[in-house]
Amino acid sequence: MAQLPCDNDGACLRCKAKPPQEETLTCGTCGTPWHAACLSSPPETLASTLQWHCPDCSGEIDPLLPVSGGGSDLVAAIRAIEADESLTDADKAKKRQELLSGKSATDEDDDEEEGKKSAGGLDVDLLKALGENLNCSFCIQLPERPVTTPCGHNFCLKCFEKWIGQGKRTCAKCRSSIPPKMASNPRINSSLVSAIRLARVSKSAGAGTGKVFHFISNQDRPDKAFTTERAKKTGKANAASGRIYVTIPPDHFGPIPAENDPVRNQGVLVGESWEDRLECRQWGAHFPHVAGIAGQSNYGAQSVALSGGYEDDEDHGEWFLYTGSGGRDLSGNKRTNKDQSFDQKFEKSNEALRVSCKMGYPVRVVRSHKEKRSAYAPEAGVRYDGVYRIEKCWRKVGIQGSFKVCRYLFVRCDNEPAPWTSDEHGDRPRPLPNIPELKMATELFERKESPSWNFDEGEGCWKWMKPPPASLKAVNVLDPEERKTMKRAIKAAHSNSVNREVMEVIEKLKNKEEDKAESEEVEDASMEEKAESESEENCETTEPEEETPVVTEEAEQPRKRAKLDIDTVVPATMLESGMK
DNA sequence: GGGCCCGCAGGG
DNA sequence: CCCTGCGGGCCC
Repeated sequence: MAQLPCDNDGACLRCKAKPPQEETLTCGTCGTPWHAACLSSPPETLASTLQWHCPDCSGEIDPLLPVSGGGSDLVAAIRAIEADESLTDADKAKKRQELLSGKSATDEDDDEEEGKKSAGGLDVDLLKALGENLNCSFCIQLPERPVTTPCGHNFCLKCFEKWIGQGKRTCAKCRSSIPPKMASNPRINSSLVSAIRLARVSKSAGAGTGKVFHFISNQDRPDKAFTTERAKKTGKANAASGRIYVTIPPDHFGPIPAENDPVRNQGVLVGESWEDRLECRQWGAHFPHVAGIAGQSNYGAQSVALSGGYEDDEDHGEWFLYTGSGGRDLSGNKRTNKDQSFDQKFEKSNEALRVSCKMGYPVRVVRSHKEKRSAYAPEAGVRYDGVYRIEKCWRKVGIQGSFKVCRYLFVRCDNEPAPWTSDEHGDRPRPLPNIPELKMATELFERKESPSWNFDEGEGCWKWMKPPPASLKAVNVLDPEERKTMKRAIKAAHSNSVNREVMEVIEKLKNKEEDKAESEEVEDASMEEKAESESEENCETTEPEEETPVVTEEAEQPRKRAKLDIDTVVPATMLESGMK
């Protein structure tokens, strides 16, 4: 039988009676009153009633651990490294990387050693060194099935063919002419494929940082959110997302660093804002375009959106109280019900937040206070407000009535100044209200103690010291067979002419590849000095059905083109082009 | 200004 | 496959 607290009027939700004061217990955590007689295990001593925690709050959080990281052994091992005082920070980082790459590089005979070496960080710089020169000018990402023009510029095969399909015969980057032979029969630059892959795999082995994630079919999407013909009404109400510009995986925790921002190479900065949730999604700050919590119940939560739409929320800028999702009746077509009509539970995304609380993961926060614009969200649109940690989570009866909601205390923990701390918004410092959970958090702050964050005295800020778990779905991990193909191609590439940048990479990689040679035909790719002009063209979208034979094809399965009829797409950015 | 309906995307 | 979700424009 479920145990229930008292409602707002003090009546026990189980026996319906209003218990006398001596039979009422107040939870030391959430402050909710309970009827002692209706508890399955009431406290036995008077002393224990003083420090009593209700069934909702005292319930042990399951020892949930990230599923892909290898479980508690791995975490224990990492903790051991962190605790080892004989190691410098750099040593620790190195050891963590070794640990993680050793886990992910499973049984790979002679490749194992190399895998660990490349995890050391050298290769991470290689791709970076190549810079944007490698990127496809259309989709601004590393090319998929790259083709290289005689002038030395690289494009995705798909993007290139679309370009050609529009009758263009000049390089989209430098306007040099494209030979008819290449236009009619573009060939994959397989040595470039290899170089990109190897660089990616090296990056992905770098435990948590520098991972690059490519959204499937991303290059087919337009710059902005778009609607299809099937969407009866116009505007973004029924829009699908536009292209994702950043290369973090969807389950990436914490800030979005520059290396995952191939477009601007600056990362997503605190205070950046976007027109709406769809645009915010394109920059990776918060992926769901309706839901407020991005997270997985067995893994953690990556981000939350504050819109001011929940009565129970309190936004104080540096900290805020957040209400979980659910508990509202959204059945039928009425999707705007703001009244709680049943209890929220720690499941799904609410559970994801609880995992992040327990593990101490950083949570990105975006604000978009539409209804009640506040000092903390003064502008229209959606703003990225940096990284918070969840100091505490609990359940309590919501202010609306007798239904329980999940609540979370978020506390700002990065050291970048938030917009509201500037003079412009001059609303800090302000007296903090006297609520128990905040008191606890501020005390922890003052004592510089936190369950899962460390206070960095040197920099004077809180830092999240635990390494993030490996990504759930990194699509950029190669299987052993692919890897061998790649090695062969690299050998072969040795005798072919490729971009100068690519040559450099291969040169460096070559030093590590001492095993047997095995020649292989490589598609031709020519090189020339590179020109500097910029193209403003976008990646036009038409439906290509080509499946050109390719030497080494990416293992990604093209995701079902979910009900998305590209031919009927009408993004604003495309109206000028020759779309039918 | 609120109700309503539409849509996509993601979790499970 | 089903369900849910701190969007968003339009219609009344």
